[in-house]
Amino acid sequence: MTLQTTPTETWAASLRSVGRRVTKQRLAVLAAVERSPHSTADDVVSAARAELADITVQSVYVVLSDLTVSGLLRRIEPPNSPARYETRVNDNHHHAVCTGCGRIEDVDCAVGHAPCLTPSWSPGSSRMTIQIADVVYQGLCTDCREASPEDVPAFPEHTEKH
Amino acid sequence: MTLQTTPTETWAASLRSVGRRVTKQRLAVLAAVERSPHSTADDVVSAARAELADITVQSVYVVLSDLTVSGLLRRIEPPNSPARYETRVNDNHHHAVCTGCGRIEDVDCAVGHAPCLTPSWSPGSSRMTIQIADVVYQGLCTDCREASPEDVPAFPEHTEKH
DNA sequence: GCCTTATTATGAATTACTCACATTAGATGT
DNA sequence: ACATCTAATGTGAGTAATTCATAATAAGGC
Repeated sequence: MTLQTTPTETWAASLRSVGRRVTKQRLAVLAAVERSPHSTADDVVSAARAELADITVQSVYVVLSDLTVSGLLRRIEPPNSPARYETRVNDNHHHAVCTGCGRIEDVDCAVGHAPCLTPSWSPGSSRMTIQIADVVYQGLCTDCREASPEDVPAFPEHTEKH
Repeated sequence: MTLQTTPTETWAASLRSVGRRVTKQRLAVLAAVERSPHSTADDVVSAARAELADITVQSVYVVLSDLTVSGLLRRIEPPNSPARYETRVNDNHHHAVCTGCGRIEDVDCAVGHAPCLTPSWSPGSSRMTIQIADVVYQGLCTDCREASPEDVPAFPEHTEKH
């Protein structure tokens, strides 16, 4: 027995800090998501079952949802894909989805300040108090770009503004 | 009979311009989405049936999907909601979703230039050729803010950067 | 160890959407 | 106006992702 803090102990502490009990199901889910970020619920079921053979699909859904609400996981909903989860929660980073193969990459920030939280409203819109700005980029990753037969330039209307 | 261009005639012209036949189903769907932007497929079914009683759910799905591909409609996928559609397609505007009531407002542009297309990549990410950047804001609309018992400030980590 | 209740398992149900195939109806040419 | 071609829609079934109600189990405080 070592006195070092293991990853499992760290997750256990995180669970307690948000007022949740430490269960092997939650630890297995957290470990699975940490090992492969941007996992789907299905991915998590497979990965978690490697260390906890009889965890159920429904439990994984419940755990993922609960951990998202308590702030230990972040849920992202990419286009044309089931929801995905990641353990990187304390920075407001964004995501880029490859339209060719569906792979997802992390993006730190588009600009160095807070444009996302100070939107310019369209006419007729009432103003909201903005708390989160999620940016989803879509494009081609290097692999798919090489494999694609034609050149696919950025859409004109997107290069003018933004 | 007037010689003025009616909304229907305008939609008919748009359909022809993208190489699509003009059908009453497509016109009903376009009119429905134009009348209530950010409609779900279900909303469109209800609205379209007011003028075309026996249009099927499946046809609405097919029409929405086809018109999205041909560029007459834009599809948005807000969190915790089925896909929604709008006719405002030729500007790259974004959306704000109220976490209280789910209402959606249009947002013109966060900043005046193109930060969305020049992301700063996280370490370990490979670079993609970005073509689209969709921004989804989440917050509280004025109605929900008044109704909410406690003050809900913006998250600290989101005010620092972005 | 016991007790409380948070958590997980069980099984069914639902929502949002897609698919294969048959039928109908725009658009084009005569 | 009519025939023809095939895009477009209707029909009916099927699926993926997720949620729900309720019963069984197991953390954590005493």
